[in-house]
Amino acid sequence: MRNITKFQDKVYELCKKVPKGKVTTYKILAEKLGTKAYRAIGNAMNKNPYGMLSCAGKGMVPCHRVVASNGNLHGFAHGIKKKAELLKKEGIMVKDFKIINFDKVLFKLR
DNA sequence: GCTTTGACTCTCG
DNA sequence: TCGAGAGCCAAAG
Repeated sequence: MRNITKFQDKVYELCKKVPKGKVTTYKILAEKLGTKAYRAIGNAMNKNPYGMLSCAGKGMVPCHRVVASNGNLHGFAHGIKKKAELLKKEGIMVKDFKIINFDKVLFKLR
C-alpha cells in the first residue's frame, strides 16, 4: 500500500482536511498544491490506491467531498449517484449530481 | 522516453 | 444558457 507519489499523497492530505459536511474543488486542491493539474488530481483519485472504500472508511480519503469547480459531481469511478446520496447524508443538498448550497458547503483550505 | 488518457477548468460561439 | 474546443499536468502504457 501507499505505493503512491508525493503528488498523490499531497492530494489525499488535502482531501482529508475537508471537514464533514463540506466539500472542495479540484481547482482549489491544485492551487494549494501550487499547480494547475486539475486533471492530474482527478486522475490520481481515479487510480485511488486507497480504494473506493476509503470514502466510507474512517478518516480516510473522502474523495466524494471533492467536486468540480461549479459544484457539479462530474463522474466518479464507482457511481456518482452513491456519492451524491452520501453528500446529502452529510447535510449537503445535492440535486441531479449538483450541489445546491455549493457556496455554503464549500470549504476553502485557506 | 514518448504517447495516450483523464474524477478538470476556461474561453469562445 | 448550453455546446464544443483548447490548455495544462501527472500517471500509466
